[in-house]
Amino acid sequence: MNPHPHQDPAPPGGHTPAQARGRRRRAALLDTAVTLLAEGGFAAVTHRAVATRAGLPLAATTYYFASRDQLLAEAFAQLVQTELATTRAWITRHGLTALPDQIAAADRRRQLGLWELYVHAGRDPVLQHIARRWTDGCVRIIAETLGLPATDTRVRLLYTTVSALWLEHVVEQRPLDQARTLLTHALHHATGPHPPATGDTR
Amino acid sequence: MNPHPHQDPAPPGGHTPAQARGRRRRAALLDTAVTLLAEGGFAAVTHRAVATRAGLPLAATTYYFASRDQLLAEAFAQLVQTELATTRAWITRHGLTALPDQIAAADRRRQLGLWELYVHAGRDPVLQHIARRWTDGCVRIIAETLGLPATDTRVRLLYTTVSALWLEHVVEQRPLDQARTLLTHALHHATGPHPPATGDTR
DNA sequence: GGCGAAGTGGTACGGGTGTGCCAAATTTTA
DNA sequence: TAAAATTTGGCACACCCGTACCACTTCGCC
Repeated sequence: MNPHPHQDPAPPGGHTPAQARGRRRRAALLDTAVTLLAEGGFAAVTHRAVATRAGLPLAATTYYFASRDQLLAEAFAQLVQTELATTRAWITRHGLTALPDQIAAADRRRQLGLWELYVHAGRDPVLQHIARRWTDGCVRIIAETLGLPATDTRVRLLYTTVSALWLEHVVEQRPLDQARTLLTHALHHATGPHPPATGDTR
Repeated sequence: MNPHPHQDPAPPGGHTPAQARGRRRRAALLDTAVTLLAEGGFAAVTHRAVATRAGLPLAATTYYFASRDQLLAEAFAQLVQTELATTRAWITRHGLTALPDQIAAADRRRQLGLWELYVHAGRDPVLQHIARRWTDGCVRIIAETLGLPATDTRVRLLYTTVSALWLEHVVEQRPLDQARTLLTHALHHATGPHPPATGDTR
């Protein structure tokens, strides 16, 4: 049932609430953290801001999360998961060529927050692990769409193009026309008549 | 003489020192800012940290730079410029295929700082302008190396691969082997027998 | 020389931060 | 029901931040 085989087993630290209301509150805090991250970058994700926005007392954040870092890490994980799911859904509905439209339609600030945390993961082993999950997830989506193994060079190559164009658009806000063209070319290369990439069978 | 035609004409705000020592100090502050950025991300670039590290009084930072944002922006510009120059030098010496080696040899934290600011540029129009310069610079290097116009689809496509692999390596620290393979393939596509930029294969 | 501008550096203010503390309220268990 | 565990929320501490202020020194120039 669950399409996500490797979930966080149980993030340590902080209190894992045993009561229903507590679980709801914890989730609300996490959602709020993601929202704030999107709105103002991860500098905006402070205990106070999250608690206030969620309509909860300040101490709630320190109660459910061992530290700000942990809050951020879990928010990142959630963001990765939801974005992956959204993208997968869009692509299975509209195909890979429609990805620019998805990018255009998506909440830019949210993407920005995702990439912010992604880069930040380069300094934090915990976040790094989640960042890898993001990359792997994207690759897997492409692989499944193309019906190729995730290790196929063509898949990996296509992913780099998608990824770079995505980031570039989110950051630099250039017109999407060129991105569309490039993606089409890249797709053609990946699905085209070439059999050259032939896989690392591993 | 100057190989960089579009320099910052004169960053407004802050004092542009008229005396030699002042200019040296300003430059030292900027260098220190870049160093701190590399060491601890841009949250570590504070007035106090920069001043202390540079061996200057706190007020020096506010004297030479109108605000922290301006300091950060100029540090970003400098980082972009030096990294671009380094990369260009490396590639003209060793060729595009050696790029993974350059990436491996480069100061990872410095790259991390660059990408951090790059993503941050998505929220700040001033930085966004510099971010575009970074992308354009990379594309131009590739175009010159390949002897193609910077608008060529193959160039742009190759850039996306390079860029994504670069970021991925810096953030996720995966082994470089696969990146090397991918880059080789991408290069082959770009320089290969195809004339695909306009007319599609055969 | 002297004098105005440029540069210097010590200090202070107001504000926001993460987090620890602890008594009260609430829920679960016995 | 009573007792125990969990959850709550108000508060305060210590710290660091950006920046303004201002007496002081040094420099460029007439």
